[in-house]
Amino acid sequence: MQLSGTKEKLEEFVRKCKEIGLKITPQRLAVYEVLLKSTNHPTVEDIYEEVKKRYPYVSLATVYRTLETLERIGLVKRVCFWGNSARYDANLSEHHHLICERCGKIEDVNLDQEINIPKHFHGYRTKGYSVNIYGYCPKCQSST
Amino acid sequence: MQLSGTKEKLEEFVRKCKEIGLKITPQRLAVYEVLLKSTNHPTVEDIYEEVKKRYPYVSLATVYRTLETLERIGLVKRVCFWGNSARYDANLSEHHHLICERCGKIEDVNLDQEINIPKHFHGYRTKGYSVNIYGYCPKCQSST
DNA sequence: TTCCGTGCAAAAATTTTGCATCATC
DNA sequence: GATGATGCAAAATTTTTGCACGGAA
Repeated sequence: MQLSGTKEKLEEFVRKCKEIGLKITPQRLAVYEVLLKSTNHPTVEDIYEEVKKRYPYVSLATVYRTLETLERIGLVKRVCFWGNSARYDANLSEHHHLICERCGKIEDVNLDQEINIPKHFHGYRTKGYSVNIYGYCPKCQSST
Repeated sequence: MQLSGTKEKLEEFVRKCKEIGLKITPQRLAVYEVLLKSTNHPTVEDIYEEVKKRYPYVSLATVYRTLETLERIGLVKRVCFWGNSARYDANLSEHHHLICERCGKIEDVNLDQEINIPKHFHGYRTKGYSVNIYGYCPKCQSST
């Protein structure tokens, strides 16, 4: 259950772009839509391949630039757990990650337990936290 | 306070290498020593520069290969929070990270609170977890 | 002496940038 | 029409690999 669906998120995207003075281009919409639909923290290459299905002439550089823009305006997050390439996530609600140490598969999870982080901690002004749980996914457990 | 000092860690390294049949080379020792001394999760390039001070002819490729080896035998961990390059950590005790979202500074921290993760969770066999706390470091708070 | 590990250089993979053209506003 | 975004290609950065030589066991 989500607080808002894809349609609402896209409307928010359009509103935010207008507010800041960014143009709404098909490529930007496509990149954001791909991220909204995906649940597996895709790499830039993954997103590029997916966007290309609809816009065959899209450039990888545009995908990079668009993701940078989306991150800057706070609609997606860059995450990096495993491997050499950046991954992106449009799920902004506070959530946690279950990571397979063997194959790199990442799943979003919720925890019923919470940690209380002071607003000021070791001199830092804190904004949030996320828990990474490491282990082996079902597939990697069997294929020893 | 650590469970064992640098000397003990190096002895463990030597023991582990002999056990597996890996040769103990000056380069391997140097890379591991650099990581043991550092507290700031250095990049491969950082480690390379540090090792080069003692072994000017060391190759970057060797540093990459050594880090891979050290990770494989479980003496260091590859971490990846920010930016495009991998970082390494020789601190294997369960600990957490305080990350500056602006400059990428990472600090190790301990938390007095704990989270209980079941051994089996969403089909995964879990091995441990780590908490990433995001915010702004002291320096980045002032330089707005 | 036997291999494994290293250095070097080339290749591969990932990300960024410059610039002319195009499309949104 | 103005300006910002895109596509293409080149460059920069990061990581991996092949191969001959040298050094640890």
